[in-house]
Amino acid sequence: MKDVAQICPLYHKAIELVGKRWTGAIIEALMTGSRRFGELLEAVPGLHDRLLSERLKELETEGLVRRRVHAETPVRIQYELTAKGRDLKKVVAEVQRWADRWLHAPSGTRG
Amino acid sequence: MKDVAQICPLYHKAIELVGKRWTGAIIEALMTGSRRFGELLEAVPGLHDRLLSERLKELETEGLVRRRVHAETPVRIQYELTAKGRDLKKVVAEVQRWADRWLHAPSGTRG
DNA sequence: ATGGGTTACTTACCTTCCGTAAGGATACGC
DNA sequence: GCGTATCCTTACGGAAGGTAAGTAACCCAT
Repeated sequence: MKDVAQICPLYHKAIELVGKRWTGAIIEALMTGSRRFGELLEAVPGLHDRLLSERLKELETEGLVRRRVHAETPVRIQYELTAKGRDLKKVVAEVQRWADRWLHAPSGTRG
Repeated sequence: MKDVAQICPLYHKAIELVGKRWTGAIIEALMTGSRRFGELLEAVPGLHDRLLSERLKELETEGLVRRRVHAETPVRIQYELTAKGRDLKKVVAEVQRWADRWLHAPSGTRG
């Protein structure tokens, strides 16, 4: 049983966190500024309120998202990225670049 | 109902693809060169054979991974990234950089 | 004061995905 | 043919996700 280099556990945790279902989309939607609950639902097609609520709580726990309550009527709640969340900007940008290159025209996958 | 900009569907597909459970880890393990089935199992702690098999098939279908059979004894099967897969190098690198910055010491999440 | 509108969740239920263990396919050495 | 090695496949219970309905707080209109 020869030793094989194991992948970096920090990388693994990061990609599972950001790549968890809907999470990457929510982060991109917040990348341009703070958003309300309903706005996030509109920004991410297919995402439903139950999962959005669940994901926002996870992101808050992980310290990527901050929740701000404005005591107006009706109550307005804004979600925004923390510094930790905003620092994913380059990750998001590289994923976007890859997507534009390889997912737009479904061809040229040999190599 | 005011219009909210929807996130890019290509980005969404990309992040859900790469971020799907175990997939990001498998891709990183293949980033340094071709690997055998058993080597991948060793490289990614917690990953079991059923899921590895499932993910490799998906990655082949998506054109990110190529499967090569060597008719030796016992049969040797090598998995390697295609050009499409290798082009995720910068994505992996940025995730790694973020992970090193923010997940190593669990502090400083305000902002 | 009661009924309805708006926003942000929460609960409930069922289906799909994942984790774990066991079994199968192929090929060789004895 | 029996054991060993590698690469999957099948089976099944439990966790996660999809969908719809319900709750809570607040205001306004009737």
